[in-house]
Amino acid sequence: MALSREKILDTAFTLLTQYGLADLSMRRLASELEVAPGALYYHVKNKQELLTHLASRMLAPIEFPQDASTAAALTSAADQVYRQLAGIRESAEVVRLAVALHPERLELLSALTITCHKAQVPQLAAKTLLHSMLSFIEEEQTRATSTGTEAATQPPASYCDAISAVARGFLAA
Amino acid sequence: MALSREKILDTAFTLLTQYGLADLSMRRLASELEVAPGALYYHVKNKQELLTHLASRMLAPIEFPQDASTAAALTSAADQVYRQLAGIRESAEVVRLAVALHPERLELLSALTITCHKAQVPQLAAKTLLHSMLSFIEEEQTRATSTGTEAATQPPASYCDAISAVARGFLAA
DNA sequence: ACCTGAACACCGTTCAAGT
DNA sequence: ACCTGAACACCGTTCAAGT
Repeated sequence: MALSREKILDTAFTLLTQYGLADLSMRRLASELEVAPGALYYHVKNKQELLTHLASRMLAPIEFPQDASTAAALTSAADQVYRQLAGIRESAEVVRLAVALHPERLELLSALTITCHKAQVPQLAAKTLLHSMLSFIEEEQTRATSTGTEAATQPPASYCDAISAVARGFLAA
Repeated sequence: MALSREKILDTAFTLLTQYGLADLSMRRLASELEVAPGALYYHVKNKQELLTHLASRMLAPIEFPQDASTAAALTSAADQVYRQLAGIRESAEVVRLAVALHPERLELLSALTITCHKAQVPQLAAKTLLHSMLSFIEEEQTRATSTGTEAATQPPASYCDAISAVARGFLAA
């Protein structure tokens, strides 16, 4: 079976979840795929782009409710982001990298920005909200690993409270 | 003049501001100081700790008003964080690393947490607020570099608006 | 106590050459 | 078109040995 971007991303994802971001190197990825390191660069521009693709993948299943009220849409998005990312190791870091590097390539962020725009809320609220979700998720993950427990698969009440607090702040502005 | 942790941090800071985080390697730092790479490890545990110290340094000048109202204290903190970090390349990343690694060693965060506690605001509000500031500052810096201009030394109105929106969200909870 | 030399086990990326 | 081999220019960290 020949190499492909999809196959590379599959393996990258496995490597991330099983060994963590520090072990997700181009060389390690290549050896896992049993190809020479240089082969990867025929399918991916560089490591940063690979991580951006990975972030898009992690957020891809999220469905953004286009018809709901602004508050409801944001709540739903926050809920889905949590469910999608909480179980994936270092997911927050990976998404943060993608936001910093290629925000326009993240569908979720585009949808969030449109919603903010429609609701007359400052557009940067979208990024601020996403960043708030990411820091909370990261926090919950480190808490979970330090206590030896698993991160809650459902968003904890404190997460929902925090995010809706941030959203409320913008909506009231 | 002998090597010392302070001297290492001075040079690390210069390297960061002049060449960026990617060029701030232990080896580069050592060569800049004209010592062998291994010498650094007599003064600093490892690179992560060095970066944590650097973050503490960047936030050290910030004075947290202990007697002011909660809203005023947060506004003042947000203002000072912006002024302190906006001019320093990749400062947000460095601080973020420190928050994730050793939050208890950051005086600012401790002060913020105490204020939140006193005001009956959820304690994680402190981190959420700091993260919001960081993402905004990072955003302003990338905007500045992409347009070829300098990042505003004073916090823009949109920054103050965004942070106070987040704070308001928590205070109203 | 403080530092060097040298090693260990890695990186990301490029590119001529092969199939 | 797709991949290998080999190189280039690096990393962080450790540790016996020297002063």
